[in-house]
Amino acid sequence: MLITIKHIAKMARVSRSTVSRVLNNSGYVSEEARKRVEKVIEDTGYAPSEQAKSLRTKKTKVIGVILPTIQTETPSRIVTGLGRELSKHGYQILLANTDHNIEKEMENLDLLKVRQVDGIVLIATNTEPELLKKLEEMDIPLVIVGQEADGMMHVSYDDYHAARELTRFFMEKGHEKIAFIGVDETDRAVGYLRKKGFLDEMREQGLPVEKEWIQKGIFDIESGYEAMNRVVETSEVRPTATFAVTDRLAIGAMKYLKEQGLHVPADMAIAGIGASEMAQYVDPPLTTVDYQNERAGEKAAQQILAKIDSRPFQEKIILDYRLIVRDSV
Amino acid sequence: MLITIKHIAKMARVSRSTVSRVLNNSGYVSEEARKRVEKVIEDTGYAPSEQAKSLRTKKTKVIGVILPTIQTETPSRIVTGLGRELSKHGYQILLANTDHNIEKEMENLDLLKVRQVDGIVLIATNTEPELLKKLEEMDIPLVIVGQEADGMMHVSYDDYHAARELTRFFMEKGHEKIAFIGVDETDRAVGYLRKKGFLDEMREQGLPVEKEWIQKGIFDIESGYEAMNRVVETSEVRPTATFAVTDRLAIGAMKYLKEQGLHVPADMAIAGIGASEMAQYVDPPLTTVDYQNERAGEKAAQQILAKIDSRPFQEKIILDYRLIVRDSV
DNA sequence: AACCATTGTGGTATCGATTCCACATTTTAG
DNA sequence: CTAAAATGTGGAATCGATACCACAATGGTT
Repeated sequence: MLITIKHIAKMARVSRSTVSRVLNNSGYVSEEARKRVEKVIEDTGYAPSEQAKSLRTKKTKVIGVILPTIQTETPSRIVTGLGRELSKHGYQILLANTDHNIEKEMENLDLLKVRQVDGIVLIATNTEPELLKKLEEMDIPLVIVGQEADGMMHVSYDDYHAARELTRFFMEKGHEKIAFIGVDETDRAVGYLRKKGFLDEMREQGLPVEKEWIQKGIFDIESGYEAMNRVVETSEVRPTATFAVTDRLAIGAMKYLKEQGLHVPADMAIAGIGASEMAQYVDPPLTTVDYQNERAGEKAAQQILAKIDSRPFQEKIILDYRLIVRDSV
Repeated sequence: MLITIKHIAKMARVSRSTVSRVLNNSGYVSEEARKRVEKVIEDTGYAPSEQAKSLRTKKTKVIGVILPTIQTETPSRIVTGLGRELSKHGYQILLANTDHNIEKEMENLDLLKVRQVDGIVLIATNTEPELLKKLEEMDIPLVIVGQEADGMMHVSYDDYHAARELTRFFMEKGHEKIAFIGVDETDRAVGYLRKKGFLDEMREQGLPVEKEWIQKGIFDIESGYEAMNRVVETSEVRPTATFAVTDRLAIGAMKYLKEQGLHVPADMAIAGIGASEMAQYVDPPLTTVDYQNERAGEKAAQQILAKIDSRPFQEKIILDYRLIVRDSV
């Protein structure tokens, strides 16, 4: 049987009100009464029910986190950062996995709403109008991580400039024919902005980009393999370098090259984005861009807590990136 | 402003009781009243507060998940499996990250208890008596994943036989001098049982094991590197193969060998356990053992739901493993 | 026609906390 | 010495749902 505030009150020979005051350090309580209550709480190991508390106070101390998958490094790092910061302030995480499925994303929003979470962190892959509309309608503090979204609080990365810098790095290494393996542009950050950064930099430097050099995959290693296959098979002139928008795509591409007896970086230079752990241990080690995902999680937590507590917060945070040069370029 | 059952009742010109009956499909409700209530619910988009509901019913439909980290593949796969199965039944996951810290593990148990989660899944690394004692005292359905634990419901892997089989596989490939990189034996599954499997198999085949061939690391790549360094530096006779208890340790070991100009598998064969994604893409691809972590998560979910609903369940489930042979041995 | 089972509905207590208010007592100020 | 302020405490309402119970209306059976 669960111990409730009622039992504590009876055992300490005070009213529930007094116990509550002790618990919350509010109002007046005599030293004597406080001692007695504290003793009983100590003895019984009583802890007030969060259920009941939040029904009354309208605060659950729970933050809902919606993510596309927990199996890749970016989201799990973000969640680690989030969790660390949130737990410092007594908040817990309610996890909702969408499995890359936009329908589930919407459903999960509703589920979190009926749970009356104090805030929602959306680790986003897409910014479809339908979703944005729904987000705006929710009157729960919300922060988006990984995508920019006008009118909504977000913590994101400087995908555009990171892509430009990486492209420029290829050029500095003497490459002029550069292929690109991207993802669908519905993912604005990864699909659209990284591609735009690449194309803008190429154009600005006056380097042509053949149609066959631009390939698209999804977020897994296999599709990087296939994309590189298409680059090599369909190009009239084979590029000397390939920019992959994620490390996983890059690693898949490398696998294909290795199977074809092509050498990295001699026959084809390669770089990715994400600074995945794996990138250090493939052969050769992969040049990539680090995005400080854990910090993004921490920032997101800080922002949403500020919003919840009506403290000042920044509508928009764009984190810095860092190029990690290894042997693949 | 939140819409409550009271508003629905008023709008449908019935009592809260009747709305509740419609909501839960219980008791008698006239067709007419039901229609009206449903219409109002539809129009308003009302959804009953889980808070209030669970205060009354003592069921939260939330399962707490305690894990050492979310950044390695084993736990994230397990959580994926858990989440998939739980969401099918309307349950959600409250995440508690211990960051490999046993103190936090205990704290988290308390936090979950106060939240009155319906069950707890513990993705375990250790089975310290202090922890076990606490677990037994909790009167919340609980299942442990990844470790065997007498008297407690668990879903685990056949670490002992997996280790024996892997050891035997080295022998079949002609190896007789086999080194071992393990972890601390407080982790019974990974530290103790895998080591015991290795040693038993070696002994049974009459193969000697030098003291220097047995090294210990922690759960990261770096420590695999260092352990292999010690194997190579301190052994009088260098072994021809190394059994690492995790893929990450194996990958670290391979990195060291590569730096030393030693060839895998010619100079040193290597295998790990875990079937991490990375294992496929290192050079050479790593021989490993697959443990079906997602299935473990699903099983754990099924078991705990059975226990919550007082349906029959298995106290103990030991999942099968599968050797994945690649080029590193 | 009287009786009982079935159907339908609303009132009220309850879950476990917080919070407001009334009231009593003590302390301080003028 | 009295009025006002500060201190201390318990009672009762409330949060948003569920669930039990009483009661009314209907219908079917002797």
